[in-house]
Amino acid sequence: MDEGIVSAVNDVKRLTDTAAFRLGTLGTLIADRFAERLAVLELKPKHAGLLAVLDAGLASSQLDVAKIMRVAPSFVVSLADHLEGMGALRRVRDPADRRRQALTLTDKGGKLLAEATVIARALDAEVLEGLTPQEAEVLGRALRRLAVANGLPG
Amino acid sequence: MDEGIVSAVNDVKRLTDTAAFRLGTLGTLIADRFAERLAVLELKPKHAGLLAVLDAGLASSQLDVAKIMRVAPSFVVSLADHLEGMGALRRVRDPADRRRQALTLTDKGGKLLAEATVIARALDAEVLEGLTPQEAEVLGRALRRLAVANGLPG
DNA sequence: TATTGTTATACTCTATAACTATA
DNA sequence: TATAGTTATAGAGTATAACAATA
Repeated sequence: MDEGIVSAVNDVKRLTDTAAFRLGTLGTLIADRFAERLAVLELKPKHAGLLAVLDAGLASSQLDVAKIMRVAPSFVVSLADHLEGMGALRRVRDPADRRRQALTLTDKGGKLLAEATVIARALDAEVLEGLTPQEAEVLGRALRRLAVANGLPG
Repeated sequence: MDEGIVSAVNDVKRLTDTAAFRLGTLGTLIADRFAERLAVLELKPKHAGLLAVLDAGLASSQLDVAKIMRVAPSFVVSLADHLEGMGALRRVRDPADRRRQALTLTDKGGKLLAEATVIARALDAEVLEGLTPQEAEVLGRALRRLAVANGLPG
């Protein structure tokens, strides 16, 4: 009976042991570090995310981008304004429907995305340092599955 | 030579494939969902985090809590104000150093933490649904290691 | 003089609502 | 009238700076 109690207690995850809590705290921590380093490129994480969406060809109209990124359309406007100001993307009116702006990556935008990716990979190396290569791989796969299962771009 | 190129290309993770980017996006997504559900308890995730810190005995003075939670001391004041108002914790002046407030969990605070934990575990079940039990376990271990390695409470 | 907690204030990120141009 | 994008405004979450009490 004591064993039963002990193992029952051990089964019960404390709040801080749940994936929900840990993904939240860890996500914030890593995102903050990523944001700091991205600053040298004059980008915020969401700018980099938008560049990645365009590069992957997942969307071109601002409304589609907003849906994929799960942010408000008005926020896409300010992200695109900033990137357009840097020469990282162009807004091209769709001749067939002149309400639509097609966002297209420029060479500069492609280079910025590549640099942001280098930064993210360097951060990965530091963050994942304590894991074995196998663990890192399983983690990577699990995160991708979670992303897809939860409606984020894979 | 082609093989070399192919494998080199396959080695290169796109931005959205990095752990840094995915932990950030996934963390935000899960944290938002957790926050929504926690609202029935009139708590925000940081309130739950503070309860967990007290429950684990990791800190009692507000300054120590701030350090552990990596938030500004002034923010701990408002978190503690809210929790004290709900009867979830008490502020007790340290007689040995009357500048210090020892934050102590009440029964109500313990119950709230337990309820928050139930919510987090339910969310885990949904979020981890697509993973095999083994993957979920490895993910849990990896996340704990990452948390510890990056200075968060284990 | 240094430290703990508090208050006052301000900043960042992002959403909602109102508006314009086009359909 | 409905939709894509934009502008104006507002709110949540959190930090910084100034301050009070105590050491």
